[in-house]
Amino acid sequence: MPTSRTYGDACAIARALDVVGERWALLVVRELLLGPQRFSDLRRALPGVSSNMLTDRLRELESHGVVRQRRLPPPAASTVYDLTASGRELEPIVLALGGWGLRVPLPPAPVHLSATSVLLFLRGSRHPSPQAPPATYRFELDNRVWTVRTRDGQVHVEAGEPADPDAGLRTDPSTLNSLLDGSISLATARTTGAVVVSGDDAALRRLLETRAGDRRSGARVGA
Amino acid sequence: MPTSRTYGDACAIARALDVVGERWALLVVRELLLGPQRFSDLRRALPGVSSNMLTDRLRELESHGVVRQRRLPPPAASTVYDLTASGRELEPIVLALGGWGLRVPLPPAPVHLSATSVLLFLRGSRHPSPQAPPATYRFELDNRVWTVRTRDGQVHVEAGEPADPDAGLRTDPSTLNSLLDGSISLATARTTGAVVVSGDDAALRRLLETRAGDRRSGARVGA
DNA sequence: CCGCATCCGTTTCGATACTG
DNA sequence: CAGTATCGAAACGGATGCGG
Repeated sequence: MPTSRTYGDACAIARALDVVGERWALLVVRELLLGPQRFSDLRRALPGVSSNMLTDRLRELESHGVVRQRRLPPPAASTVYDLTASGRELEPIVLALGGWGLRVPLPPAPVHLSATSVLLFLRGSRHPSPQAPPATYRFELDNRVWTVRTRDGQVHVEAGEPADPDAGLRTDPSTLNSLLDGSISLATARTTGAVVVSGDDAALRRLLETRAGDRRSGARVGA
Repeated sequence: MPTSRTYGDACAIARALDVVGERWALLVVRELLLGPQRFSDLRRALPGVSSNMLTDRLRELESHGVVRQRRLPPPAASTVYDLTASGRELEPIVLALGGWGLRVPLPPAPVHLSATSVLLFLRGSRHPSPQAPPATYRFELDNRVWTVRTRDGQVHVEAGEPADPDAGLRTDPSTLNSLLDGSISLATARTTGAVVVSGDDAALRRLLETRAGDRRSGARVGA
């Protein structure tokens, strides 16, 4: 049963927390920032959440207009959750929380890392040269496919199959994070089989190995 | 006993929530945004929190370097809590949450409103003319005193007795909120005794009754 | 009063099992 | 795959007590 306790506080900050302050709520929002996900995708991305809790949170966020459940047309025959316009307006807040959280040490093992987290990190940490030619990448992580586009010095990430990728990469979130923070090289990761690469290798290296304005390598993850 | 559960997620967003995601934590931060408060001040500001919970949260925030306990020198002989530098960096996030929370309807009665909440609203919603002469105000709310200064089109609020106030106002947070959102006039509130005013009345009206462009607000009560 | 600590009933959370 | 059902553990909330 979805919880509905309130702070009983008229302050808008408290009212926001009445909606997104419950456990897991903002992490569900994080997972949906790059596109719709299915129930089971969310479970894989948030292994700590139990199924009934995830159900409760989704219902609660839905009832508050943050998340919306959509049933896809017959060929897919599946239901996905995605953010409403209101939910998308939480994005700067969630990302700012991530910026603040960089200073917080990693929790003790076992530690998980979702594809969305690393891709948000990718999007926020890469600053390709504005003169560089646009490129499109196909990323496969946790059995899901993302489209990554670089253009005008910006990186864009969204869920789904790219139309005409220049290069492709299949790996796990943790390895991708290591590539992004420079603790392993693309070449090394290929030889160990941790990543599988296809297409324009140089373009991939431009995306992954350009750590302009990289402050400190290490545990910088997810924002 | 202070709680210490973690999301077990390497993402910086999750790590931030490991620290400030527990119930009441961000509201404690909100209360400290305008200056140090004592344990009992916090209890008055957050009537829903039980004493042991407040103790736990303060200890937890302290151990994570967000809040610091300070013991005041003998004349005061009291201990106060205030934000560390790290804690103060949560301010834009907390205020942004407030901006988002404006759309969330008020919870069912009984609804409380803290002095800090309204003063954050005051600070965020007033935009005095940059040409207007600087003014200093003494606000007394919930038996605490704040200094409010307007200067160069900005409003500054901090805890404590002002040095040389132009005007003073004593009322309760809820009435001040009504003054700020225009649902009652200063004149009316004076006749009912809901506010007590002293000093330069015109300066007070300039501060309270100038609702030009009151958009960005951290703690606006709304509706 | 202030700053807690302790006790205790209630709610929420988390894990596992199970169903359409 | 997308959830329910159930149950023990933990967190929360209220009341009371206790030393400054």
